[in-house]
Amino acid sequence: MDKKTTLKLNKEFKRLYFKGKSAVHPLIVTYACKNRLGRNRIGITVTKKVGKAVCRNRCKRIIRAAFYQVNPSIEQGWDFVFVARARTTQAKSTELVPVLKKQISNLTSPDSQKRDTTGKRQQKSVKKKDKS
RNA sequence: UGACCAAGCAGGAUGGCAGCGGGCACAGGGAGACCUGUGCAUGAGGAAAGUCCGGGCUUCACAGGGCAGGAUAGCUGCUAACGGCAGCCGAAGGCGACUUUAGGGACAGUGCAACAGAGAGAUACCGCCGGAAUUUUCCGGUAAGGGUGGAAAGGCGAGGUAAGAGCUCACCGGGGUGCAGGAGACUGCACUGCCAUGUAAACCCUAUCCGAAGCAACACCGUGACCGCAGAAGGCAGAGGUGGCCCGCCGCUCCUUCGAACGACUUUGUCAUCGGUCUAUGUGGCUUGAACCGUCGAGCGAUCGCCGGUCUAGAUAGAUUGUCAUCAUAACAGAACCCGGCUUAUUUGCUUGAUCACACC
RNA sequence: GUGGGUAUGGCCUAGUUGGUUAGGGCGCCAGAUUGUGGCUCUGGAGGUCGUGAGUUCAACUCUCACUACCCACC
Repeated sequence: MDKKTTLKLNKEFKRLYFKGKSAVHPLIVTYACKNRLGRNRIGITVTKKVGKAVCRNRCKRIIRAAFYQVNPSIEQGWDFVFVARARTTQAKSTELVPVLKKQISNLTSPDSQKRDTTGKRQQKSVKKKDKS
């Protein structure tokens, strides 16, 4: 993996949690948001709820492997954060590929973006700004 | 054949496709830092875990003294060191192979032992015996019997006695002294003779050991911010350092005296240099080490020595995978400065050596 | 990486120089009171004191190991 294509800072993760759109599946939760770099960046979150260190590492590997299969066939210029869930440990990356494809295509299509910008999410983000 | 005891090993394998980490070589691009591609070999564990001990390494402190505080606890050895390991001693358990064991000191001192019980470290409640009185009772002797309790002036038998008592004796147990053996813990024998319980994982005493903090240490490059402008002598007012505290010691600031004086522009500030403090980011630290493998030798063993060979992860959101097939079915589980232990988690298979029981020869 | 703390009925807690009744409040159940309900009063049930060993005559308390949760510092 390229170092430039990963999200590392807590600030960047928070940006996605507050501003980005989300899609939920029993295996994985995806957040997505546009960036202006012209390439895709990903961040992976695995909490201690999932298991011990071995399980958490396995989750990261599976998600990364699935993303590399999906990456060439999708639109560039997006940030993604993937959150592993308890069942991700038992899954195989081939099971994860169709899930990711569906979620990403839903999130990156322009229709959903319009819907979201007019929704509650924007109000929330405004409130956060006021507080800060 | 079955049961049981001890020690040890293995810790998925093979192939196809796609892919990751750092290293080396080559090629291309670039002023350079570096980037891209190809090839080669290589890339997590027995516990990597818990962080319970010990050490290396680094920095701070290193004129000295005292007081606290912590750790360990049979003996001898091994080790860089240890609270670890080996062998032995004692104690406990097992028919046995063998296993377990925080195992110094309670005549240095202090404390505690609820309830029950007459009495808990000092005692006569009932009982027994003797005497006085002879209705009750009183005085003395007595720890054999009763009851209480975890624990009641060693246990048990015999002699002895008014009744009893280590009062005397045999056996067992404990203490002391002497002799013998052993490197020592200790063991054996002889004599003496029963000396007031338990608790030190209560305070404590004795012996030995311990400076503190940690790779986010620390060093370098260097960004930004702030502070400062020569020195000498004395005073010892203030705040520090000596990483627990105190004494003592050592600087710094401050005050007094002496004395000197501003690089540039300007005019009482700004900038630059130099020095100091803190700090973003990056690089090093980072893997050749009390290393691993093998032969031989010393030792009961832990372990040590000689010789030969090998180089065997070094990441920085953290690399060993995904998937397919076959076999096996397999758990616990992922290095982050590095070693030696301990503890805990863990499945299956195998090997070796012993013990007991049964059967057969 | 280093250091520290907590665990007690369903919930919040007290208790520890070791001593045998583990206490209290809220909640729960039953009864009384009321025409009924609440409030109030009376009574009751409910505890492997986080788990496992050890020291002791005796452990919620002392020691060791483990589990879960929480906190602090760099």
